[in-house]
Amino acid sequence: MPPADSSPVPATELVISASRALVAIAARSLAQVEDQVTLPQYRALVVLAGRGALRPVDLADALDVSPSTATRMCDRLVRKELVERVHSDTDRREVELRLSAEGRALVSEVTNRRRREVRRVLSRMPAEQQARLIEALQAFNAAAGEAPESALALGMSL
Amino acid sequence: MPPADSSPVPATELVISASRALVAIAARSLAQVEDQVTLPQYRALVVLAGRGALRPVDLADALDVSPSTATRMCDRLVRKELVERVHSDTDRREVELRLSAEGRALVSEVTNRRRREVRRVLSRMPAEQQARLIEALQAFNAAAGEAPESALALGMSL
DNA sequence: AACATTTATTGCACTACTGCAATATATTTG
DNA sequence: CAAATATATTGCAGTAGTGCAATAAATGTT
Repeated sequence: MPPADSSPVPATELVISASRALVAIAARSLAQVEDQVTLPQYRALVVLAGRGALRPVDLADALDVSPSTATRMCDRLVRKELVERVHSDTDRREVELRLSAEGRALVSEVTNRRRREVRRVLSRMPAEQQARLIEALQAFNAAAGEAPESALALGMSL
Repeated sequence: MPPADSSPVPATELVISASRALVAIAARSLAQVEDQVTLPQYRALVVLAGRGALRPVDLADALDVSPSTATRMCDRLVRKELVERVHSDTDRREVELRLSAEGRALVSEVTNRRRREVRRVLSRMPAEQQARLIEALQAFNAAAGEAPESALALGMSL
């Protein structure tokens, strides 16, 4: 059975191929810290880096796990000194989970490496193709951005 | 401190942004089966789909885990009827781990959904930009392809 | 003030992944 | 054939993630 689809197939394959390359870069960037944190733990760090300090219940919500799971994941991150627990003074029930300097550094490390690798690939492209890529990616990102945003699941991690 | 780098920064950011979108698509595609298999299990299925039937020791090698881990992961996959164990007749020590029809279907399901989502994004792009993207991605993939290939770690999964 | 709600945590139970060491079997090598 | 090697598996032990239920404490509501 042929694809039987409207849009040109080769483009899809090219994007899938690029996607593999980009996922590989993300995975490599992540690999450097995988002896320090697990993937779920890294996800938590990314959420805290992106949204700032959160209460356990909100972190749980962001990660789509139960509060008890979030609490215990953070136990481990606190033990590793990547996250700090700060008791709220306005509401003494609440706890603020915030990245420590080390936690922030860990996330930056991964992010920086990812950027570095992307730059490295870009630098191997002819300038003309780079220009084309920039313009095309603007359209691509716009098109992708309109897609349903429920990508939190694993996407946040990478 | 400014980036202080040679290549144009905006391009890097655009690629990172596209990368996030693509990883999100991959994650969403994976999400649909995450109640059937764990991420490590899915990795195993992908390896078997890509390389054909393997012995436990070779699967372990591909996944970078110990043979005992591979054996036991496959115990679970066999229990789920996604993988079959076939005893070799040439060497009675060996076992062939092969995808069952269901296992193959599961991997296809994820792959197809990924393609479908990529097509969907592409279909939202103006034809002109699509053409540009095709050309630019050929160069990008070539540039990325020359990068060091140690991407197996997590990359295989997505 | 009494009751309800929110929040975090802990107890409990379970599954999965992980590797090392031991074991059983089969094949290869000397 | 005997010793070495290869292969798969199982026993054991530990870590992590997971959620439900119970608990404790604080705040909000009536």
